[in-house]
Amino acid sequence: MDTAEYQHFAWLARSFGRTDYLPLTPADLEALADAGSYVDKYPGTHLFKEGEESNAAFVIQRGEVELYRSRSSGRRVVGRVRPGAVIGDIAMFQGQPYVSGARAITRVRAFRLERSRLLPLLIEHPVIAMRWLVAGLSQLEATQQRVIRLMHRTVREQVAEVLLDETDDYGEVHLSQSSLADLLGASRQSVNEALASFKSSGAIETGYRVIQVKDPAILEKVAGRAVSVPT
Amino acid sequence: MDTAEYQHFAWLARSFGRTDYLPLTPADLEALADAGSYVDKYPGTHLFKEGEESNAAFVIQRGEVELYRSRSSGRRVVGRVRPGAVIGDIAMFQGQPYVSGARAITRVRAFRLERSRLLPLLIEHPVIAMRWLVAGLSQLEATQQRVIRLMHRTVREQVAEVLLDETDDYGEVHLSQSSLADLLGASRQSVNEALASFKSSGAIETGYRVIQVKDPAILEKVAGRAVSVPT
DNA sequence: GCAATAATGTCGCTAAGGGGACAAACCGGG
DNA sequence: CCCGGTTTGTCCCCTTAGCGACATTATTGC
Repeated sequence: MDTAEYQHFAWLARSFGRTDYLPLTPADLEALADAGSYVDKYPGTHLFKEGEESNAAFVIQRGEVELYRSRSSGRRVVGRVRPGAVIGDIAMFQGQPYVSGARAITRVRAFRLERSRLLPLLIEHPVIAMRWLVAGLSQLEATQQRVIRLMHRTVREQVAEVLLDETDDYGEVHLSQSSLADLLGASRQSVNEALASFKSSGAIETGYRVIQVKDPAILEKVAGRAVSVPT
Repeated sequence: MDTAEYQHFAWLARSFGRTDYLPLTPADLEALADAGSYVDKYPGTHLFKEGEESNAAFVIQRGEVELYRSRSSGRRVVGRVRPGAVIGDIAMFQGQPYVSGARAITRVRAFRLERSRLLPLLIEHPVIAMRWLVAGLSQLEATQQRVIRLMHRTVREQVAEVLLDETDDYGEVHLSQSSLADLLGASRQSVNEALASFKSSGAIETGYRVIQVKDPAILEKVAGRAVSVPT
């Protein structure tokens, strides 16, 4: 049960942290300026901790933030977000505790939207509120699709899928194989086996805590994603 | 891939159709009265069809509605809703086509909220809009938790879980074993095996398209749900 | 540098479960 | 009341993947 629950939070955190989740425009932020203020965080300090009462959402302006979740076996990173990301908002709207913690990696500047001041302001700006909520809705729905896409597939397929999703701008995935396994709910050994097969087919290179994606096309094929085949 | 996609829709439809999803109070409806009107449907007629542009949400007032989804192998029922349920709203908010169709089983009276007239009205009633959207958010989140609770568990556990969730007021689950299997993404054979084991332990009785839950406690134990044990 | 720790790479065993095949029971329409 | 389609109940085979065990490398703290 703990594993499944952890995975849930992991997925939520990962998806909520995606930079493509941008419910707010600069104009919106200006309108909401009264609801919060900028905060600066030094590396290692928390924007919020998991389980804490969710009384604020954050829009990352600069720096990198790590989303983590504690477990019996210590802290586990479940995602990293960059400037532009909005975090903590869905928990805030639901009035639920934060599902994951957020910790600054580099120096971080973020705009902190206070729940108590934000909600009244959103009442005055219903359009923003609705766009925000609908964005959250779509985000959750997309996450759900992702989860269901991973269900009932071989570990090999799942690994290919996740590798494609987690690749950064430099074609690298910065996750240990056991983190990868945790994320999928698979065993480390099976993940390793899948990676070995990808490595031998030249799709990736493996290193210590790093995987370099050399040929995404191969992974896409394995993951069963629509490949545009020239006919 | 078709299977996974179908499963996704099935889960969405099931959760959205739940009667405990009641974002609107009678007072809200009164306020939104201008956005729609009552419609009466004869058995067999559609409130909306799947894939159709979602330009209205419905609040069921009387009668019973069946949510279904077509597939290569014909139509498949994914849920039934009773008076009080709100259907079609989340697709409407997202501006996506309906994920499932809704067909009247008995004579149905429903309040049809027109998207084009509803949205402006919601802008005037931001409190209602926000409650509605947050309800949708929570609903989706609950569905997601449910799906993730089912991941990486034995078919036996999954079946127990689903049986508990789908039991109606009379302690019966009106689903064929293959529907159950589809819902879980398991094979019909494995589901049947699980049911057989429950039957032999006296937890359930099986019939034609019907399963009677005799002893929920046994199922809860198998599903790994917290059982209140007297100490 | 040099442990101590963490991460990767492999092997073999075993259980869970998908899928084919087929019999038996059930139901609804003519 | 009977027939065709659907649903349930069982077998068996074979692949997938979890798990334990262990060797090998990489990293980090001292």
